[in-house]
Amino acid sequence: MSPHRPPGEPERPVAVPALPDLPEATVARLPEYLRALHNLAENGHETVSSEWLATAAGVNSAKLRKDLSHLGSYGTRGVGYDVALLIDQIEYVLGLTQRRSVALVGVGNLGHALAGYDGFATRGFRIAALFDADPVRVGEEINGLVVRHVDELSRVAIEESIAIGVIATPAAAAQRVADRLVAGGVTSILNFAPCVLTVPDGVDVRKVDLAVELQILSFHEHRKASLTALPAAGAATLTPLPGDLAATDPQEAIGT
Amino acid sequence: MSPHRPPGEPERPVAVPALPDLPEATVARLPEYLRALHNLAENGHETVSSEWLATAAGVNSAKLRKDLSHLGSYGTRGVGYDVALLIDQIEYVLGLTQRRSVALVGVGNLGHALAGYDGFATRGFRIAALFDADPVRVGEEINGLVVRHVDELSRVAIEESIAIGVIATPAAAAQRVADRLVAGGVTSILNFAPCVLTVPDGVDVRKVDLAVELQILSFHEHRKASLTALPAAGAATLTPLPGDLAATDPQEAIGT
DNA sequence: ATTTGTGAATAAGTTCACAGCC
DNA sequence: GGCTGTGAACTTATTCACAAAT
Repeated sequence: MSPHRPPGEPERPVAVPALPDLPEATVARLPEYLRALHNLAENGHETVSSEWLATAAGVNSAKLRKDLSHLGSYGTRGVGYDVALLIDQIEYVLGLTQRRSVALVGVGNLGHALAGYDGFATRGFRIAALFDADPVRVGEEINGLVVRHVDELSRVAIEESIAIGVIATPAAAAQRVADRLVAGGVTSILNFAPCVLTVPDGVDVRKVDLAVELQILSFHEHRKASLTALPAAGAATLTPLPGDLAATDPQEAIGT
Repeated sequence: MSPHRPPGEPERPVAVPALPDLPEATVARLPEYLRALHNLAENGHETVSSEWLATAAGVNSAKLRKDLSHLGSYGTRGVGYDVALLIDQIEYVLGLTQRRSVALVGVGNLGHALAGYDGFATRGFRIAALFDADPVRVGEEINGLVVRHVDELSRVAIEESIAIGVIATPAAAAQRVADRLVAGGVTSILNFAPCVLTVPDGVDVRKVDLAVELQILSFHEHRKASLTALPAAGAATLTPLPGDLAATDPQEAIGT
């Protein structure tokens, strides 16, 4: 949309808004497209069709085209998309042209793993500081970073201009940590603690809860089981749901 | 809507299906409600209003009521919901009345952390087996479980009737692992590897990609920054987007 | 001949607002 | 008076299907 100005309206000097405000669903898929594009680029592809890219990203091509159309028009009809150009474009929109600093709070089981996860570094982020409340952990060095006490969080967040805070503490501590991040000027939080955070307007929180993911899968397992149990049609004379907690297949059976 | 048969068609003896097929969006929120309910129960609450529970789960009350209405009618007008009853109901629907066995594949950085994560155990799951392809890791004991070689995966999955497979391997290995899980009868997969998996119909895959979460947050950071930079109205005479890669606020600035 | 970009149609999800029950 | 359950209104997201472009 910028370098290749659309030939239709060439004179208009009115600018495109700095960032088209994309549908959330689209934003959530762009990183996946980006990953697929990087794979293609590594394999030497210079262009790619919506069909191909869609398959690589696990969506259908109509959705992909609609998503990309929100960014502007970077494809060539009859040919496809220029891989390198599209990478630049998506990285720009996602704000990845700047490496953002991340503070990781809670260096327990999960936090330790996150601190060592190289996927962050390779995809545009820099873990800039580690924190923990446990004095035993403070001072420990992980991946070249020394764990600091969480009391320093707000101050350091400002000093290091932290863009994103990652909370990997127990649920009980998470809200206090969030408050300190906010006090330190952080406006984006990724929360691994199984609890709801309250934050001021303008602060974005995303939550990842590993047990929740399993529970969602569990639902589908349960459903698949109940479907294969009732062979097909009528499914009559069944009024399940607890109190009786009827189980409907061998794997499911508990007390039938 | 299940026990209270709709007054329109009262005679039909056709039974309600064992599991109401809930909207996906609802399914994804039930675990959150469940967590909030357990908190309430621990604090001695016996009933709860939709308003309260909604707040605790971080949604609005209309959404909560609509979600719960899909399960049936377990509230009492003028009073609220019976906490214990609702817990039972949600756990039943999610299939958590049965403890499901999980196989975790890939005992590296992240896998190690997952193997030690007690949130799985406390929320209805049992890690039943660990696998890795690296001979050095095979045999290692983690949390009372010995790491087995991934070649044994299919066989063990059948023997232990694994319900859910968790993939925490590098991307390059993930598809092969998925194939083995499927061969072992596993129909639900949680994928932490940054890649798209191809699986047969009837197999559910959920993906968690930590870098993707950060990238989504990055987009919102970028947007917030560009908004505060353009004070308000016209925003004219700005033609950003790359090649010039114009940055629009101090934090964003790279070369302006 | 292909393949994008997009209006129009459909589906899914959310919110409103209030009737109905306690 | 208070609170649930739910149609109806609205918003967001997905899919279809084809005109426009190369």
